[in-house]
Amino acid sequence: MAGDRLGNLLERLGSLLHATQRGAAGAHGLQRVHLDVLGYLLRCNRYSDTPTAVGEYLGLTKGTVSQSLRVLEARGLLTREPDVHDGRVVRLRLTRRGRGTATRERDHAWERLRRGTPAQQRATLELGLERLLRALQAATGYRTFGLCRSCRFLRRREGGFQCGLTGDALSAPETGKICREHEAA
Amino acid sequence: MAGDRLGNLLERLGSLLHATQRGAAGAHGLQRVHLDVLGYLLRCNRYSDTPTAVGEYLGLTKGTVSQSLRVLEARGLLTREPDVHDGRVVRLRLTRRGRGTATRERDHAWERLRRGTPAQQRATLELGLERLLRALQAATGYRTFGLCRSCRFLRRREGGFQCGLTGDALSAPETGKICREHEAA
DNA sequence: CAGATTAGTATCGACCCGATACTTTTATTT
DNA sequence: AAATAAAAGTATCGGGTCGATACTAATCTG
Repeated sequence: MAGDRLGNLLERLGSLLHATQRGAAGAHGLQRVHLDVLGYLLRCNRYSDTPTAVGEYLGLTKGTVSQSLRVLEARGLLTREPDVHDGRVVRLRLTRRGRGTATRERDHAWERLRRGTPAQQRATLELGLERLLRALQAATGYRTFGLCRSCRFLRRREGGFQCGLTGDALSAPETGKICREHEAA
Repeated sequence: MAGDRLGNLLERLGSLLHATQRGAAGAHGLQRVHLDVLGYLLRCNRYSDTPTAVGEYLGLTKGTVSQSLRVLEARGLLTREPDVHDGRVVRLRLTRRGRGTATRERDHAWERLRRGTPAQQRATLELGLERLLRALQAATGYRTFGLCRSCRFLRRREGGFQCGLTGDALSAPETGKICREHEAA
């Protein structure tokens, strides 16, 4: 009885955020998904700034992503450059304008949420949501897209960090970004 | 620093659920929104089974709702009948088939979530989400769409309940449904 | 070196969604 | 009581999403 309360809450919250985001995007003459893409690029590390990663993160197909990227490029919000090492791969980079709108919208969204949750309750809520998210990701087989910092491949080195998968050196701020290759510790 | 963690979690969870629902709907040859509509009609009371209410609940415009309802009616999942007392309003009713698919999908969705959250943690998570939802609804001015049971208009009567707004008698199970006119106590 | 895999684009069709215009019914005002 | 406003829906159009399919090009595997 009423066992689907969690589901209803999430659905309801989803609809509400959905509508709000649609409004915010519309003010820029953009689509909701476009802001999602910009937000992702703002938070992802250098291994994860490709069309495929965007699609996996947002749950879209390659075709859909390709189309949306074309729009964003046409509006001067990001650039597409072929990767140096792998000719198949495209690297996405936010332009100054793109970074600006992404940052601004992120802050607005965050402000809306901050007003909705007292600080002491927020921590527990975040913990619960994180657990739920991990469990769902495990169940569906999707990538976790966690922060580099929490990855089992991360190694500490003198004066910094290192990715155990690629061998690259990593700066401290970079370990706070989203990585496509992330695997929970 | 990392103050937008809650926002990121919700966004991420949203994308994941979004993709999952899209898959579930696709299996029925339907759109994600269509299942949302069926789910709402399964849970709403008799004051809230109209196109306008659906739109407010899901954050869609009248036009979009009207179109989606046409699809659902054409597939025999619901019926549209003019209201007896007010010639402008249309009453939506799930058909047997509609009720069937709605119930089935609701159970599947719930099952997916249940596997993701241990029972003792679920209660706190639900509480936190509920608070967040109410705060956001208050901030955006949207209707709360709470359960009749928690409404300030509800009155207890000998052998049942009564809605203080319409004066109608209410059965016990009916007080567990969503009401468009709901106002928190 | 021949397949198999991977990253991405192109195109098509169904559909969403907002905007606008419209109809019909009910409320409100004068 | 008549005139006006407001509310509930529908119809239609256009831009855009999204999945499916087909395709190209680059890289990996054997």
